[in-house]
Amino acid sequence: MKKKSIKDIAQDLGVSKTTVSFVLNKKGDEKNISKKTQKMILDYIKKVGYQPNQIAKSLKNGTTNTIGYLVPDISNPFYAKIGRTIEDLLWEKGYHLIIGSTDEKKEKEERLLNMFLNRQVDGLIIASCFIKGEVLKSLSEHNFPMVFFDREDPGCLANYILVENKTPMKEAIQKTIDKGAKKIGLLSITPDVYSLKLRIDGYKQALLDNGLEYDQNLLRIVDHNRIKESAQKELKYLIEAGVEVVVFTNNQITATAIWLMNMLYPEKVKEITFVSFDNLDIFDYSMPKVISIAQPIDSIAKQSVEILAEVIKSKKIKNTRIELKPKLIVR
Amino acid sequence: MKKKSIKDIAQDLGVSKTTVSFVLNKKGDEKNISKKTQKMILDYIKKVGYQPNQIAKSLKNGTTNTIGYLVPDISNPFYAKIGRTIEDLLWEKGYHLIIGSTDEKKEKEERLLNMFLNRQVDGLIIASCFIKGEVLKSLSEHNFPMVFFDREDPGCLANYILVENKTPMKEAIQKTIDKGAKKIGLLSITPDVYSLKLRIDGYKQALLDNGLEYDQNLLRIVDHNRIKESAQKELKYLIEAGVEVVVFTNNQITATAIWLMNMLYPEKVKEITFVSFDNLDIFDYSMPKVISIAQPIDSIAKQSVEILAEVIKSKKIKNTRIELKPKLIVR
DNA sequence: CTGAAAGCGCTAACAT
DNA sequence: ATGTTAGCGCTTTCAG
Repeated sequence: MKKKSIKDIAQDLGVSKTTVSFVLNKKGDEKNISKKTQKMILDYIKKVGYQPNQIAKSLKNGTTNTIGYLVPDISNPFYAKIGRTIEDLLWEKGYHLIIGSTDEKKEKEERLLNMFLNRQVDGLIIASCFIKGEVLKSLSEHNFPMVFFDREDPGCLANYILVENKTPMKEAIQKTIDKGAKKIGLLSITPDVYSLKLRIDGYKQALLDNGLEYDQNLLRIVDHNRIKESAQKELKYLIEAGVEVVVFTNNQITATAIWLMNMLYPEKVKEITFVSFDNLDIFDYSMPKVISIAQPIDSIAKQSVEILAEVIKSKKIKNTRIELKPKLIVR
Repeated sequence: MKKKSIKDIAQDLGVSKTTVSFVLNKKGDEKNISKKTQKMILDYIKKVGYQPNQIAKSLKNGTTNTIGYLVPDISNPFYAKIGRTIEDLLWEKGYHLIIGSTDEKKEKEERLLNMFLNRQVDGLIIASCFIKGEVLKSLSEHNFPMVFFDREDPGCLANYILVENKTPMKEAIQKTIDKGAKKIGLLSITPDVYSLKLRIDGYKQALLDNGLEYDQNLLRIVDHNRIKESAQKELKYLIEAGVEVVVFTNNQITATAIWLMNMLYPEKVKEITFVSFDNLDIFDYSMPKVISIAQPIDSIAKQSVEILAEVIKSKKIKNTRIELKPKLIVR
């Protein structure tokens, strides 16, 4: 009882492979296959539980109905949620997902990218640090269907699904200044990513707009290879410097800092306010209070899928840049 | 500058496809290809950036180096973390992951399973509700390489990577009883999953061991299709019934309940203790206090990959049942 | 209305 | 030491 192929079916039924293939692909009527033959084939298919070999199909068609999803870390809730939503949306269009986590490492990213390409994925959805890397650049030049989200390189023309960074960050911080904050620190992971730079710009702008001095020492960078230890050190610096507000450039670092505050400075959690780019459910009740900038996860996923599908379908060059508005959540 | 195939390479270089194929597969020496030819081919390969077409390879070899990862929801941190770890471990062995989220829906699960099979995955790593479903059963009978984790059906022989359920749950609850708790409620999602049943058994056992009455009304079931609303209703019931402790059977429901407590009953968060199967970082500082049972994520991932690789390699029937010990975290 | 046959890119047994 | 060729399972043109 090994797996039947089209050939087996045809033989068993005494018809040709062609006929079976046509019926399977619902081209029976179009190709004038008699109702009787069609029914016979369909019944037999069902009976033996025939499943077409997609690999063979792919080889023939040159299309795999597979999309690569390349992100820094699929276990980061932001990427996991978006991945999940994309999975569902793509499923409706007949695609499914291969995933890859890069850990923000250039060589891992290139290796995964090559793996995806060897696997003949039909398209890519990417949140990458290295948009300028060789592989991506060459893909871009060859007009391979891709959409980037979360991060951009303004030097590269491509399809981007982004959210506004600078202004929302500025406005979120403004809320704390309105309440009297004067000493505001910032914690970010290594900002070799343009979006993070913009978020930091928003921070600087907020200070500037309010005539507050920008103190470079209050802008602390956390090593993303050892987040916990590094964040602990940098947070300590800020606390001891007496900041009233700490600003974070993404959810991962905020979550870590909340944990650290509660573990190490429980007596201070009521005095300090956090501002976080990215939102998490726990911010609704965790201490310190968090003013957060919630990215529109569903829209990001939806737009990414939409644009990608469009590009794949049209085979045309397209450089869309969509900038979505995040939502400010004041707590 | 379209993509080169082996054929193109062979033509360009004036050798045969075979020679190129052998060199590519590092069989050059074994097959007595002259060093000179080998070098020539390798140099050319590098120059034109040749990438083998894995689809063609797969069709030929009947193996795709792809593993399907089937879970209820890839955006659940538990499955996301395990997925991430599995991704890394499999990568080392030359495999990569296709993902599918079932939403605990039987038909979605079967559709995804069929998709995986059409795609000729070499194996499956599954956390499923429907181990007894048609497709899985037939796969099992045909000895398809699979390993199940997180959930089991004791009626089905298969490879299982599990954690102890009953005893740890009992012991966790015992801690609260030791501190004087008398009225203990439980909140669970629909427990059509055997592991959840065992966790509930642990709850009952804890009561029994301590001569506490088992009140069926304090065992509340949450509809997993609308967790938030349903949990709110059931939690309210327990609170109003005056429980001192609430037990949860998985992280998702605990996280929701913590959120609800903080939103709706902030004045009560200090009086109540939670017991949670599954751990989350936030439990370290969130209120109510949570005594949690932490599943050994890394071991689960590692064992799953190990067993799967073994089964794929050996082509032998194997029914391993590994039961890992979770870690009790008292807070 | 149905069938034969070519070919997608790759591997490997079998020539030479 | 290297080339010829069949074939993996499928689609699709062209011929009956």
